[in-house]
Amino acid sequence: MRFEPVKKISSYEMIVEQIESGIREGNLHPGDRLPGERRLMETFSVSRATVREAMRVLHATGVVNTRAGDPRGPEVLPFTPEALERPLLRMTYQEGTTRADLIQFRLLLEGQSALLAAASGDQDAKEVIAARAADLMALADGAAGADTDLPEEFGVLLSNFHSAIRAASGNQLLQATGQAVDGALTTLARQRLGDEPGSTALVQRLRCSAQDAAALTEYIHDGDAVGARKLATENIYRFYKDRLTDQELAVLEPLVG
Amino acid sequence: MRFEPVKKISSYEMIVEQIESGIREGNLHPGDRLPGERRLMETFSVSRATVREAMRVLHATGVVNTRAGDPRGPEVLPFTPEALERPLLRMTYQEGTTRADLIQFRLLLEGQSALLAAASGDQDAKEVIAARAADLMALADGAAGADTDLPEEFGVLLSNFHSAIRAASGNQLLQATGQAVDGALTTLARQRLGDEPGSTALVQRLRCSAQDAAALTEYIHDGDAVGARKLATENIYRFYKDRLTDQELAVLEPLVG
DNA sequence: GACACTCTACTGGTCTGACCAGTAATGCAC
DNA sequence: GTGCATTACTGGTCAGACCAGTAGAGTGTC
Repeated sequence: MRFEPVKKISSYEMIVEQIESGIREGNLHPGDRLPGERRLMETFSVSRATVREAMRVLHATGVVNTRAGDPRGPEVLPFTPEALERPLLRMTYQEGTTRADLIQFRLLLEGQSALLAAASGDQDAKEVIAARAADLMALADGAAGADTDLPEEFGVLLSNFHSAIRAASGNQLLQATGQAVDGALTTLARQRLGDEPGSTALVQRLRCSAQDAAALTEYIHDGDAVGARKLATENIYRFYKDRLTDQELAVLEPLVG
Repeated sequence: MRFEPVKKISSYEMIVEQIESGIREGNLHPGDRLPGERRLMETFSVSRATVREAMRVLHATGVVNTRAGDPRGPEVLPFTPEALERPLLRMTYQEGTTRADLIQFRLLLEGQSALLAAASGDQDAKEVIAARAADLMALADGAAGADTDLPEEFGVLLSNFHSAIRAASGNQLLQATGQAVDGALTTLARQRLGDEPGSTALVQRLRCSAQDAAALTEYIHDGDAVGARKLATENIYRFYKDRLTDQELAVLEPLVG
C-alpha cells in the first residue's frame, strides 16, 4: 500500500483549478464569459477576496481578461505566446543562464523551424515567408541610413520573417516558444540600449540579412529541409557574429551546419 | 512625434512589477525574504487586499513561496521548469495544438540536446548520462513483468536519462523546456490512462529503450554530434511508433535522421 | 424607423477591519 | 544544556463598504 502526500490546497487554488479544468475539458472556450465575482462567491461559497485572488492569478497568467464595469463578466482568453515569454525571461535573470544560452536556444529553434517549414507542403505559408523576405528586401533597397526608425523597422521585419518560418513549421509550440525567445531577446537588447551600430553599418547589416532571408526562402520553397536548417543556423550565426564574444560564439558553433 | 499607448496599470501589477524588477536587477536573490504583508502595505501605501493579490500572483507563478506563520516573511524562490510547464500544458488544450505537436516538439528538443551533449566537453555530465543508461539497463535485466510499479519506474528512469542529456547540453533553457514538455506529456499520458500495454509488451519496450539508451550514450561519449542527434530522434520515433496514428507519425518524420 | 443621448444597474478595483490557524523564536522549567 | 509551553507574529479568510467604469436599456430627436 502506497500513500500519496497530502497537498494542502488553498481556496483560491481550488477555484483556479476548477476554472482551468473547465477549459481543459472543453466546457469553457476562449470568448466565453465567466460569472461575475459576486456570483462566483456564491457558487464557490467563499468570500469575494478569495474569488478575487483566484481571478488575479488567472488574469496574470493570461487565462482570462477582466474589465471593470463589463456586465458580461470576465472573458476567457485564447492562449498567447506571451504567457511563455514571462517565465522564459525570468529564467535569464537567474544565475547560470546567460544571453548566450538564449541565443543558442534560438538558433536551435529557428534551425528546426526552417527544416520543418521546408519539409511542409503548406504552399500558402511558404508564400507568406517569401512575402516577408520581400519586405526586408524592400526596406534594404529604400534604406537611406539617416532614418531614426530604421533600427526599429529592421527589427520588426526580421522578426516577422522568422515568425513566418515558425508558422510554416506547423507546430504551435515551436511557434510560441520561438516567439517568446525572440521577444525575450528583444527585451534584453532594449535594456542594454546603446550598442546600436552606426547607420552605415546598420544598412550594411540590413542588406546582408535581406539577402540571407532571400536565400533561405529559396531553400524552403524547394523543400530542401536539411539545407534550410543549415542555412538558417548559419544566417543567425552570422547575424550575431560580431556582437558576441568568442566564448559566446563557441557555444553556437556545434549547431551550425 | 510618436505617442505611446497609455497602459492602465493596476496597483497590484505595480507591486508585482517592482518585486520582479528587484529580482531582475539583482537586488533580490533566491532565498531572500520579503517583508510581511502588513509591512508591504505600508511601503506601497495600499491595503492588505491589494498586497495579497500581488503576492498571490507571485506565488502562482513560482516567484515566491508564502507560508502562514513564518515570521521571516515570503521567500524568493529560484526558477523552476514547472513555471514553463503550466503554460505549455495549457497550450495543448487549445484548439489547433495536438499531442502530436507536443511530441514533435519533444523530438526536436531531444535531438538538439543530444547533439549539444555530444559536442560538449563536459565529461562529468557524460558520465551521469552513462549512469542513467545503466539504471535503465539494470531495470530491464531485473524486470519480472508482474511488478505493478514497473510502468511508473520505467517512466521515471527514462525521464531521468533524457534529463541527463539535456543537462549535458549545457543550456538551461533547453533543459527547462525539455523538462516541461516531458512533464506535460507525462500528465497527458496519465490522463488518458488505460493505454498501458500488457506487462510482457512493457518489458519488451523497456529492453528496447535500454538498448537505445546505451547506443546513444556511446555516440555522445565519442563526441559524434550529428550521429547522436540522428540516433536520439530515431529512438524517440521508435518509442512512439506504435502509439500514434500514421498521420501523427508523419509530422515526426522530417525530424528523424 | 434610424440615430444620438442619458441613465441605471451592474461590473471590477480598492479599502477597512476583523478573526482564525499556523509557525519560529523566545524564555521558562528541569 | 535540553525539552517544552508560550508568545507574538505570520498568512488565509471573511464581511461589508465605497468608488470609477462600462454595456445596454431606455429616452428623446429628427
